Amino acid sequence: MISTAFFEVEDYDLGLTLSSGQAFRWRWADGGWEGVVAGRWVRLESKAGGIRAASIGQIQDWRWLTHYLQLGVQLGEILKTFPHEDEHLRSAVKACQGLRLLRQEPWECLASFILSSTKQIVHIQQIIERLCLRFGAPVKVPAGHFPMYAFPLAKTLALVGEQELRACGMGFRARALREAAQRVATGELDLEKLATLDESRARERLMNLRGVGPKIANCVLLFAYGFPQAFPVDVWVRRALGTAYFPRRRLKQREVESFVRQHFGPQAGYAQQYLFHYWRLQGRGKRKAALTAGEGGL
DNA sequence: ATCCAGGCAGTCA
DNA sequence: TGACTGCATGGA
Repeated sequence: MISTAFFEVEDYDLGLTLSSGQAFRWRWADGGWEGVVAGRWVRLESKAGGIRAASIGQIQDWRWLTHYLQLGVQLGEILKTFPHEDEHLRSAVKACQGLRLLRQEPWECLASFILSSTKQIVHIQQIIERLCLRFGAPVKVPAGHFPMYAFPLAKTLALVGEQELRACGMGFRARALREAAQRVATGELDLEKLATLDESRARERLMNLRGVGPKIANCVLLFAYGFPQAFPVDVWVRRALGTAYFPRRRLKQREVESFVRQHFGPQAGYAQQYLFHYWRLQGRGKRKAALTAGEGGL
C-alpha cells in the first residue's frame, strides 16, 4: 500500500534543493521528485504551503523523511546570520530562494562525493545510478513502477572488484571507493561515531581515506553531518570567492578558510551552497551566451 | 575535436 | 609551502 503525508513548510524550493548537486539520485517524473531515502522509495511533490510525500507501506512515523529534508529548519533564521553588507551573497540568495541543505546518510554521501571529483553533476548521477542498479538492494515500488534500488551498502562494495566498479564508469575513483567501503565495512572507520566528534576531528578522520581531501570531506561534514561551518570549495565556489572577495589576486587555501569563517559566520555552509548554485547557473549561462555570440566560452 | 568537470595524491623546487 | 601533473570518463 501507499502512504501519503503533507508537510507544511515555508521557503522551501524542493526542485532547487534536490537538484543542486548535494544529492544525486532524485529524478523528476510526472510533476514530482522520486528517489530513495532510508531504503524506502519516496515521491515528493511541491504544493502550495508545503510538500506532499508518498511512500510504500503503512507509515505512521515520517521522521526519516522530515529529517532528511530538514523540514524543522527555519530558513529565515539562517539567512539572518549572513553578512548584511555582502551584495554577492545577497544576489545569490535572491536568485536561489528556498534553496535548502539536506541531511543525508553518511555512507551514501561519502561514497557519492568520492565519485564526484572532476566530474560534472550529470556524470556523477549516471555513475551512481549504475552503481545502485548493479549492487543495490531492490526497493519496493508502486505496482507498475520501474524498479529502483537502494544505495549499495559499504559491506557490499567492499567485496566488489575494482574492475567491476570501473564498469560503472567511475574510472580512477574506483580504488578510493573500494578502500573506503572496506574501511567502513570493517569498522575501522565508524561513520556513526563521527557525528559525536567535533568538526575538525571528524574532518581528520574522513581525510585519512584515500581520495578524500578537504573538499570532499567538507561536503560530507556539511551534507551528512550538518556541521554548519563546513565549507566545500570546488571550482565554482573558488571562482565565486575569487571574483567577489579577492579580485585580482590568487587565493591560498589557508587564507580562504579563515576568510570564510570570519566573513560568512556560523552558517557559512549554507552561504556556500547559495554561492555554489548561483555561480554554477551563471557560469553555464555565460558560457552558453558566449558560444552563441561566437566568443568561445569563459 | 578540444575543453572541462562539486579533486586528490605524488613529485619536485 | 607552492606549482605542476596524471588520473578515466563523457557531455558540451
